[in-house]
Amino acid sequence: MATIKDVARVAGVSIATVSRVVNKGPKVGQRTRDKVLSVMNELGYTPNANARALVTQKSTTIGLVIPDLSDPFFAALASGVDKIAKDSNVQLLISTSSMSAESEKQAIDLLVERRCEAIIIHSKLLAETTLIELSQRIPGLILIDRFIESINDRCVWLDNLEGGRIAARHFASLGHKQIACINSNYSIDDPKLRLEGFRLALVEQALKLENDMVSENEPSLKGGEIATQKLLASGKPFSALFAYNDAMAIGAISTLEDNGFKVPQDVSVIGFDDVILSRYSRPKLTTLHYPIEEMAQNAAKLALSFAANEQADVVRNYLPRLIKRESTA
Amino acid sequence: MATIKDVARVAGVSIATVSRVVNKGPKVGQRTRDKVLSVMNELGYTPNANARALVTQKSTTIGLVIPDLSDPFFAALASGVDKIAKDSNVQLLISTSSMSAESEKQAIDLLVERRCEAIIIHSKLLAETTLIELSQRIPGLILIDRFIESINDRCVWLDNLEGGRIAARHFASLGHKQIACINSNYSIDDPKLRLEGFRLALVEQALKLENDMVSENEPSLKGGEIATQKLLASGKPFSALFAYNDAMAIGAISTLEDNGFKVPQDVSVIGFDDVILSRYSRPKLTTLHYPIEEMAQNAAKLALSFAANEQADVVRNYLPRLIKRESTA
DNA sequence: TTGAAAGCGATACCAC
DNA sequence: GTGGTATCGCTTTCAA
Repeated sequence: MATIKDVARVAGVSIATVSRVVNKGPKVGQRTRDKVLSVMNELGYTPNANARALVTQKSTTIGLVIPDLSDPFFAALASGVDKIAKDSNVQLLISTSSMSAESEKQAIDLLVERRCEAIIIHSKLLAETTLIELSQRIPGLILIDRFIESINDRCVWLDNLEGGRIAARHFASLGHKQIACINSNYSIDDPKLRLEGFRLALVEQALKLENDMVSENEPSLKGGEIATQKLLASGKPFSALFAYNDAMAIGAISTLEDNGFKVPQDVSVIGFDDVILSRYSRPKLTTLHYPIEEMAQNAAKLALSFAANEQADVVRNYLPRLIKRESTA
Repeated sequence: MATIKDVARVAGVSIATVSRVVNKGPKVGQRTRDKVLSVMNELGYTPNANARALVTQKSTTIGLVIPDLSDPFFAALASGVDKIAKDSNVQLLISTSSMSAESEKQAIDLLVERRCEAIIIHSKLLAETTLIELSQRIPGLILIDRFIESINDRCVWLDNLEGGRIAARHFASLGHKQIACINSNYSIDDPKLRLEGFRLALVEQALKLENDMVSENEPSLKGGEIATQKLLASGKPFSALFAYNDAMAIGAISTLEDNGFKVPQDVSVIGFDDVILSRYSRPKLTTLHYPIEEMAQNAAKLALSFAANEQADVVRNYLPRLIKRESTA
């Protein structure tokens, strides 16, 4: 692959001059510029970004750590970061981290080795202390979907508790009395918070969620189906079901209808996240909108500006919003 | 950020030695090794991948060009590449390209600048000549979802024509006579090929697709709805509908049911791609499985081995497979 | 307007 | 075992 030296030699100029025309630097004679340009073209010269990164001390890359690219939620997150990356002319580097703390740490390290100036991290498993320490070492580090008080200025997060509350109030306003919930069985904060908010607001409405009306399982379509089957098997009737996420909600609807319950006539179902699936399901899913793409954009903006030692003025904390579609009545 | 020099100075050894311990090189005394390790840790030293890439002439990165990260189909593609990248200890760089030839070219150039040894490209718009030339310059370049005869060894593709055929035969075997199709209106090969295969196999079964029974629109949920409305508005009855992709198929089902047609009792619908959506829809979608994740994995393996000047023995051409679910009868 | 040369942070070859 | 040093491809003063 042709280097700047090759171009310089063939064009009969110094590498400094070639560098100037590559970087559209000023003060290059029209004739020299044309000559260099034509040689560059002839040789198929492409500047080496690694060499450039080394000398300029900036990699013009933004790194992203997420668990899984194929999950629509994370795909939306990545897409948000990508949009800002494009706008800012930086390359997107993705590091996926299977579900473990070490794996998350390793994914981050890879991005640090590349010297990404900005790094967005979706980490549910890394210890707070590790994250705090990391954020001190790396100015452009931003946490998404996680709130750590002492570094809250480096976080972009959603109020999960309030999400649970909104769901509860919606059911209450619809007059439901017999209420159930299918939750994620992962040991992270989100399921706990959503359930807690749900419970809290139910109490305010003089309603309550019986303990055996909560069924936990994997936060997937299948998990939603199984959790719902268990609920049904318990024999206790319910007319309102709050699901941890859209996938579980759609699994629930599937199981409910297979068992002769109509949604929403017999049972109302609320999902969470408002991923693309919720608009493709039938009935279309009532759910809590998680503005992940917008949040990711802001996280990226924030990361980039922190990296540049600037002040970005973006919203960092978000509230989920109820999207009423067809699965509740 | 601490460099190898800092570590060497503090540890009282040469940078060569530090380099040896970083790279687990042989012949380093236990005492020196421990000393260096502890200093590295103390200083929070992380090797600079850019510098390393410069001297070793290998970036240990794999680049991917796709139009859009948020589309489930491309998310699955990216996920496949990511898996191989992880296995091979290379970083994934993603360049998205909005729908234009220049934009695709630009996305590729960015990856070339980074000196990605392997590059997977999903390009529908770049001219064949450009792609051929590019593949000559870059040994690790692989095309996915595109077939170019003269560089077929660098392509991983699906037989779209056969996909159309399979759909037609399925309808024929079910005894359908009145057949319709909603197709993508993008000017790329895929819609043409799928329709052509569909027509061809229909003819073999002594069936035919009337010209006014083909409705084109955007390959999206909305596009599927609109295309189906137009079909319905024409007044001609049909009992079988072949959709360009799953999103259009689900849009079609939605419109059909809103107009009082039951799926599959009144109308059978076949989708294409078998993206995650198809399992979440109700009725679950009968569709043609597009093994994009596996294809992406093979493309990545192929790209990496071409980059290393080796021979990878992987499947490059795929046939779609009919997945019978609930939307056809 | 152009060129010479000093690095950026690492690797790897050659001595000792 | 360990150290010295040329080198990767480029940017950026400093001179001319």
